[in-house]
This record gives sequence, C-alpha cells and structure tokens, in this order.
Amino acid sequence: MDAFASSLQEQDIAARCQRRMVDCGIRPTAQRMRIASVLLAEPQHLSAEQILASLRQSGARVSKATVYNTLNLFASRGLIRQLSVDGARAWFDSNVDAHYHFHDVATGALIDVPVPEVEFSRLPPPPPGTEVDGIDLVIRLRKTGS
Amino acid sequence: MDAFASSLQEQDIAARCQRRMVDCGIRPTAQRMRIASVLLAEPQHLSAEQILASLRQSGARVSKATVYNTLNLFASRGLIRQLSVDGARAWFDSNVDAHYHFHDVATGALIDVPVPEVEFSRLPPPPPGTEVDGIDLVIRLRKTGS
DNA sequence: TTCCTTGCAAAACTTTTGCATTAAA
DNA sequence: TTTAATGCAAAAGTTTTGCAAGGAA
Repeated sequence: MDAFASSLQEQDIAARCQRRMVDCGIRPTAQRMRIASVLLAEPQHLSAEQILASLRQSGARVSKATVYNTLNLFASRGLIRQLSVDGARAWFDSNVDAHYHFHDVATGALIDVPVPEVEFSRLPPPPPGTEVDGIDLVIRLRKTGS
Repeated sequence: MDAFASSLQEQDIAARCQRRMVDCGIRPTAQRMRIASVLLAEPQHLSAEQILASLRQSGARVSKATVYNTLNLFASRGLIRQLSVDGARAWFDSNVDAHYHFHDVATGALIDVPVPEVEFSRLPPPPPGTEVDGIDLVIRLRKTGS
C-alpha cells in the first residue's frame, strides 16, 4: 500500500484514478497517480500551481514540469478538461461530463452548471465546412447591487 | 491633420475614436488614438502583440507597455472587450455590443455570433447574493468529418 | 506646478523545452 | 534492453511594474 493512499477513501480514489487512466490509454505511473488523485478526488477546478502545492504539502516528490506535462496529457486524452475563464492561467476541471459554469469574477470562484439547467431554443448553424465541437458557456456573476 | 489619418476614411475613424474615448472618460492622447484607431477601425479580434505590430508597421512610435496598459484601460472603461478563449493570450474585441463567438480551435479564428442567433429557453438562477453580469458563449468548431 | 502619460528595461508569472537520469515494460 | 517518464534548469511567451522623462492642464 502506498503512503499516499493510507485511508480507505484514498484507496478508493486511487483505484478509480488507475481505472480511468488505463481507460484513457495512460500508463499509471507513480507521479501521474499522485496528480490524478489530487484532481479527481472530487469535482473541482484547480490550477497547475494549486495542484503542485497540494502535492508538495502532502510530501509528494513531483516536479513542476511533470505536473504541467501530465495535466496536458490528461486533458488531451479526455481524463480532465482545461478551462479558459480568465486570461491569467489555465484551470483544470475534474468533471469531464458536459456542463457549464458560473464565474464569480470578484472572487474567481467557478461553479458547475449541469446541462439540464440550460436550454437553447435557438443556435446558429456552424459555418460551411465546420461542425460544432462543443459549447463553452460561462455565466459571469457579480455581487447583487454592485 | 495627423500623418496617420491621411485619408477621409481614416479621419472618420479617428473622429469616432475620439468621440468614444471621451464618452468613456478617457483622455484621447496621441498614443491612445493610434491604438484605438487600429482596433476600432472595424469589428475585429486582435491580440496586444498584433496591435503593437500594426502600429510599428505604420510607423507609429508606441511602446509595448503603453499598448498593454492602454488596452487594459480601454477594457476597464468599456471601450473594448477582453476575451479569454484560449489560455495562450488575451484577445481584444472592438465590438462591445452583446454578442457571442464561434471559435475554430484548429485555426484560432474567432467569428462573431449576433445575439438574436442564440435563444435561451432556460437558464439557471444565479446563486444567492449574486446576479448575472454577462454571458460568455463560445461555440467551438472543428472541421467537418474530423 | 501639478498631475497624468509614456517609454524603457526589468521583473513577474505561467508554461514549455532540452537533456541527462531514472523507472518501467 | 529498449522505450517511456521524470526532474532540473533554462528558455520562451505574455503581461505587469518601477522609475525617470515628457507632455498636458
């Protein structure tokens, strides 16, 4: 049993990470397991630096380059999803099911919006030679009254 | 008459830029006029570096810092709109009227989608204490068949 | 004079890359 | 043994900032 998966819950997460990585054709190395276990522990949005900090705090020995390269690998294989909500940095979403987002610009908070909460009664046809690959919807929020 | 506004059309653009800057409470300095004239010449999406290159090519003497600072000023005053479609860099949209975008991920092309082309028959209520500040909708496109 | 704006260079920040080392199949 | 993954440092790319100089009110 690995040191980082000491509790039953952590073992569950680790097992699920490994299964999903293999399903995505990703070899589950030690570092990739650590990174996946942080991000896939629950539905959440984390930056590369947040993930690196979390790994360091838990004593894991993972380099910055590996974190970035691994997150790019995960995103390209569909294990996670990369978001562009602000220009400052990339956010990685552990929820790859189709969904949208609320974005509180003041706090930076991102909140998932399930697909059934949004209905389009009209959408433009894609330009000739193209088809819709996906829809990124971000509902920007401000504090009431401001 | 300024060298950069030699044609009648350029004078029109310059006059419109000046009017809009004053309306937004922005003092129309020489550099700001040059930057606004590039971006506001037509509805378009440009990066800071593209604007800088365009200015340099037309012989304007504007520093990189001023381009970035001015674009941020314009965006904060509502003269232009900053877009986050890819993580790589910020895009500045000369069209501040509400609208959405197609985004061809392969080519990077951004195409405006007018508001009437999209209808929402259902939207989630904003979380308590917040209200909707705006809706960013990006319809990602891929080449047909790929 | 006073305040605002600009330019330059340097710094800050995020992300990528080259390459030697290590680990895995 | 052969290939793939990792770590480190350096580089690359974008954006911001400190500060001196210049320009407008």
